[in-house]
Amino acid sequence: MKKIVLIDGNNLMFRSYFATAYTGNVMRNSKGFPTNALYGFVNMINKIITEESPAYVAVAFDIGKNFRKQEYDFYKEGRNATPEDLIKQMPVARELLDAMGIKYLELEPYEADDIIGTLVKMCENDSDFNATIISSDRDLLQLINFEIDVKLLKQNDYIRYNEQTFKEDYGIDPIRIIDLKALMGDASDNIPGVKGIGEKTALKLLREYNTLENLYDNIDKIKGSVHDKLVNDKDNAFMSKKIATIYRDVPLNINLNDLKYNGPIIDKLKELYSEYEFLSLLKKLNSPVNDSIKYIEVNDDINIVLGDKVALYVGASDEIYTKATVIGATVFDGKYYYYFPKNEMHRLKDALKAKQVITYDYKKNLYLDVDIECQDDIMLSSYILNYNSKDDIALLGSIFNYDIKSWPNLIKENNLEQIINSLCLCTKLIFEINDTLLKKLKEEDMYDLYQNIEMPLIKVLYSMEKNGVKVDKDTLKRQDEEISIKLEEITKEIYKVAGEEFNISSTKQLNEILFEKLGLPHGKKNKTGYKTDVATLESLRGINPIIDLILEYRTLNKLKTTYLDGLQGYIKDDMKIHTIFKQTIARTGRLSSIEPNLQNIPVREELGRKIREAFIPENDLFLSCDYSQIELRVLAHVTGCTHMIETFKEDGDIHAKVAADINGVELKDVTKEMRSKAKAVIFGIVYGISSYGLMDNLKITNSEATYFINKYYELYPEVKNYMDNTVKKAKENGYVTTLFKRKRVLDELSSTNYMVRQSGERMAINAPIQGTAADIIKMAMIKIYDKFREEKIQSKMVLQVHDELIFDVKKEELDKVNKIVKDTMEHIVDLNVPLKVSSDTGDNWYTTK
DNA sequence: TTAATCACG
DNA sequence: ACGTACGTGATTAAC
Repeated sequence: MKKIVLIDGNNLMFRSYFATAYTGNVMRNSKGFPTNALYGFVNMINKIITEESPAYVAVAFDIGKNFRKQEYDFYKEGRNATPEDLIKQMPVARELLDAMGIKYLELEPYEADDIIGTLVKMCENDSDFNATIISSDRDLLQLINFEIDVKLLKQNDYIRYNEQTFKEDYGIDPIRIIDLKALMGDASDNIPGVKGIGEKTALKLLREYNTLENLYDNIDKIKGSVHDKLVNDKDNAFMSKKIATIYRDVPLNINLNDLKYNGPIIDKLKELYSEYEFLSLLKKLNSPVNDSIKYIEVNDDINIVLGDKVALYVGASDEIYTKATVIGATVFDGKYYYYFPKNEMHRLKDALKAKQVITYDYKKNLYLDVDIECQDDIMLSSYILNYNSKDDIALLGSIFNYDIKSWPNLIKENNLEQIINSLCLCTKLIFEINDTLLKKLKEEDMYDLYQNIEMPLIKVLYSMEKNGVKVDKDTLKRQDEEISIKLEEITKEIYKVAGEEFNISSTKQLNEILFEKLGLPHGKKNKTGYKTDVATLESLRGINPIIDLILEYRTLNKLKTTYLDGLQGYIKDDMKIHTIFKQTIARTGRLSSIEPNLQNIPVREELGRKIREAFIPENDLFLSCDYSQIELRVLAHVTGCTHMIETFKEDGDIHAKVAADINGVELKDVTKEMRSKAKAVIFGIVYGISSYGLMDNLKITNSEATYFINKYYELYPEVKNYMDNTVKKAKENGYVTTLFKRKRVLDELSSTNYMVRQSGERMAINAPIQGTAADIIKMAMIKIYDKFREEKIQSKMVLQVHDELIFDVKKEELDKVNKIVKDTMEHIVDLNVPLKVSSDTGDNWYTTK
């Protein structure tokens, strides 16, 4: 078999041009000639050659007029003109390809797609060849067959489709892409398709009727608005199909064997790299050292010698480590790289004994049973330092000019050498930037936060994740059955009221039904049409029975898909769910929870709350302890507001107190409505209020909202003062801090965009409050964890939900646990207001209120 | 990929 | 005149 790679040249040039041009600065050589697209293009081609190692390569280009445009003058209409700077670079791409020893093909009036289609046909007729097509254009997927696959480029990533994976994904044959385009159209090429039919509906139809022709032969079997849409746009559909079909008989007059790749013509390539000033490429060309890192693979015969300070990085089979296995690990001491294959991992412990180990995501290592004590973790230090690299080592690497490949890609490629190389590069990064990060932590006065809060928290979170929380699948299934029945009934009713069947989950289709067909009054618009969210629908209640039905559908469907169905997939063999608590995502310092998110299990509505019945203790009962109004207490503390402090000290009702003050009445005369409005005002303060926001939230007039806010400021001048000062200081410094010195950098504050700046100001007000509360509960968690160990308590902390901790408790330990937890939470810090914790127990999460 | 929606604090 | 509460994650549809 001869492997040929077919590259969509125009596509690559456009991609690399726009990848950098959006900033407004196009890279140029010293003569002012634009080079950004070319530089990206060459890098992409080099990458393709390395990754695919093809024996044959061809690059196809568009050139001159194209026959589709001649036939259909609207084709690709409305596209922005190709930028002058990109047009200039196009011929040079051809020169570069010549120098790289790669053939390119172009022929008027055909497009690159048609040339690739023709080459594919030639491969099909010559059993010696198999081909890989490379582009980001999904149109080319129609060319897939048993020996043709497509590497579909994405941002920093790609998907490889072959005949089988395509069918699995789409449920239709690859060639049916043309029927798909016929129905759904293509906005970027201005192909009309059938108006109102999107990918979802189109695929559903094609899975049933296979081709466009057969679909129209059976048009009478299709009901409702879909039928009408199809009938209305029949001509467009067939025309769209014609346009979308790649032409495979371009008179190329070449032989596949002419496309052999023989490597670059070095002198010619050097000349071009010099002219366009691709210095890094030139350097690589001049010193053809293979840039893979030299490492020592550990086995019986290897004597491991390491310095005192060592970086460790563990490779896992999946980014979600709760479903991953270890592939291997590398260590680097500044001098040597050692690679520990999976079956040699047991040697790590000895090798790293008494060493200062530095990691990236220590919690992942622990979860994967790589039980090596660690001194520093650069995922945490870089998070605290506001590098905003989330939990992505490749992203962190890019900030320090390390070209670390995205891990999911490496896993997909399944090339062990490349994987090891990347592991080595990760340890290099870890080793080389750790000291810099530590120095910065000290300079910015955050070393304490790092050393005494975030680092110790790792083991606490690890223990919670590893322990997991028990979930009863049967309870979920039972509830699922009940809700599914209701859902079906409601669906039928909705169809009846609407007079047709449609996809209720599609806001686009819902728009047509509600605001066109039924002519209901519409509210605000969003980018895709009129809004159909709860607030909008609530205001339409009573006008038409469909509104209540849709609201109920939404509620039930959410419960079913996200929770009842969704959660089941996460229950492991031990009958437990093991979420991952992300320590480096939230910009305020909060934790977040993924796969699944256990911090948003329904609680506010009774029906949803029932889902908590499925969460059951492994021991005897759950204990839930939550901070009562911790953010408001923090607000009282940081503002020094005497009224609020006084109320909290007396354990009074803060919302009622504010209501009484605003309305100028006695506490005993505060009505429910007064209290709830006051509560909204207080929350607004924490969020960095605007009168419009409060108006929207409370459904009151703007002047009422303004009145409330002003009244609040008048009564509590310290709060107003704090807010003004915080924003002022934030603008001076570029950041805000929590009580425990956690910084949030806010570039938004210096934005030239008014809206962005305003938003930045709200973040500046909110972050110290939300963040301080997060710091407090983190400290409490660490102390509770330590006390449990000291006192050999077997009950476990299992969940954290921002201001609440949940424990899976042995009944004989309940009193002791309750006391430790409550005491610790309430006294972990000494503010000028007391912290109050309320607790409850139950035999499942639902009964634990 | 992005937008809309909705679940939580 | 603008366009608006803070922080998250999962699912779905359609670009």
